[in-house]
Amino acid sequence: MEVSPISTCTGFHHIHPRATPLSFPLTPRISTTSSSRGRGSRRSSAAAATPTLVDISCNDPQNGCAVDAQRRHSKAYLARKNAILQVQQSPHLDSALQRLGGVLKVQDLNVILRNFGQQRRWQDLSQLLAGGMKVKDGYSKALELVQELNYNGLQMDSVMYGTLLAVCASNNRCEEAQSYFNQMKDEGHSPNIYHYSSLLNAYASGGNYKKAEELVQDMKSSGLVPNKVMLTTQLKVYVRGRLFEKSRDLLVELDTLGFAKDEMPYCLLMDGLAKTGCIDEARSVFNEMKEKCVKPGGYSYSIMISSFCRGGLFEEAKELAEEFEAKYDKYDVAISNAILCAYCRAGEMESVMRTMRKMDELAISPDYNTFHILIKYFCKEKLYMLAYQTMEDMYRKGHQPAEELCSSLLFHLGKIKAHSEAFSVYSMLKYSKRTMCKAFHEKILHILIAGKLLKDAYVVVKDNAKFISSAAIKKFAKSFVKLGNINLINDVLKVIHGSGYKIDQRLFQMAVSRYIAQPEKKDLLLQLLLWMRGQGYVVDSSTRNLILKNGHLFGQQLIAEILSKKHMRSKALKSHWMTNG
DNA sequence: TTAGGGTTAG
Repeated sequence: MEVSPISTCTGFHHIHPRATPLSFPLTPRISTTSSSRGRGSRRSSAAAATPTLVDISCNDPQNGCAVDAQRRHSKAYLARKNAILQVQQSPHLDSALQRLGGVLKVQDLNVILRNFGQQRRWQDLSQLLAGGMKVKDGYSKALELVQELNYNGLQMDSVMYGTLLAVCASNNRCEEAQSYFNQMKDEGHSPNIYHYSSLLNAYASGGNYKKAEELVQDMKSSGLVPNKVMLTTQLKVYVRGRLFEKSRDLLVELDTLGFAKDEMPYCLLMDGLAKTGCIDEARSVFNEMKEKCVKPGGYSYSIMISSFCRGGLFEEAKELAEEFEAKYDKYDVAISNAILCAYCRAGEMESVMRTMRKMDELAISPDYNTFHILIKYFCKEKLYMLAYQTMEDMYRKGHQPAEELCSSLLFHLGKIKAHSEAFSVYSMLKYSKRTMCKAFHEKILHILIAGKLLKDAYVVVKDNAKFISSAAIKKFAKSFVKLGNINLINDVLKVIHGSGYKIDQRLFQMAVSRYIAQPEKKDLLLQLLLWMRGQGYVVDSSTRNLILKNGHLFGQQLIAEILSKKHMRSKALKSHWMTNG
């Protein structure tokens, strides 16, 4: 595998002093064997890459201007601004509203609604609207909303309903949208074209074309004429409902009305067709669009490239990616991902690296998909360390890698003896919010034992003993007692005993041998002997002889007493225990 | 101040 293209990117983000440099693992450390770096050094490089709050605030030349601007506003205005911020940031929205509702005007609530909608804080939004009610129960929630707003002396206005309907639609909350729409009408607001298209958009997610058609009729009879957005949204309804004949007819209608001059309606249809497996039909819509001199852009290419990738047509995907690159110069993260995916699937390493550099130059931040595509690709090319570095970068940027990806990478890292990197992947999954399959713990345990990372192995066993087979526990115990940190041997024995595993005489004898080899740890041996006896373990004769033979190392009297069942509570033993235990 | 489109997935 030729890896030099990656090395040429080394230190790219040091050359470009941008605010958010793309830190792909474009490093010269590429190797298919284990890196010699310890985990500590990786952490410090991560820390160096993350700017601190101090860095940011000290470099903010606009701070002063903001303060001046604030001074020019009235007190009431500032109070409202402040109230908006407080409501947005409050973890208890209903109480914040109760406290601040008197200050807020209708337009302020709109600001808050939009903000939550943009951030997809659906839970917050429904809490804001329903005073903490469950997200379900759309209709009663609408009633709660009225109560909540009335309580705060506020009433929904037409624009607010517009925002709210749009939020419902983009969150697939069809029932809620309908309910708010009705409520709005009940309150005497007549719906305008914005309300109708939002509700129509809400119907699209369920492909509910019957209701959609009724709504369009309803709108027409109220005297409104469907415009480009309305008809395009209706096309979306048909596409989502897989009514492709109706979709085509509507596209013709849009075209006749002069509403199909941009690629959007074509994109809707192509995407729907491709996702239903009709890739040939999608391709012909794409070509038809080009023939009609509709200017294609990132969306249509991204749909087609991704569809080809999904359908296994990697060469065609690659060709389309190249065509896009040759003809267009507008990139964003979605088209970049589609292009990356095409090159990855076609195995075009040079092009993958070129695309990564281009993203870097254009300051396009990689997102979850970018990382996912790249890690999968690097794994496929057996560039496991590069895949690992990419995953680390992904994690640092706040994305949680999927379990299957972690599992596969962890397995390969183990194979190439990158033990600590494998453990790092395990930890990323463990500390993310994702679920972890139970077998994962045992997998990493074997890798850690192979890499003699016994302290980490101990932590894994301690936290997950119930998910680990007794054979693996036994293997761990043997390795640890033989090679692990002597100060932890007793703890390890206690943990594996606690997990239901019986400590056999061989293991016990191994522990005793470790203590004999290091007589300064005699207290640990004494504690072990006491603990074992407390748990009902019997010292067999060979171990007993071994201890007695080396009794001078530990204090003959103590040893004799511990090994003697009759003097369990002797004075000497007690005082020893008090001072050293 | 309110409306429509694209990306992972052996």
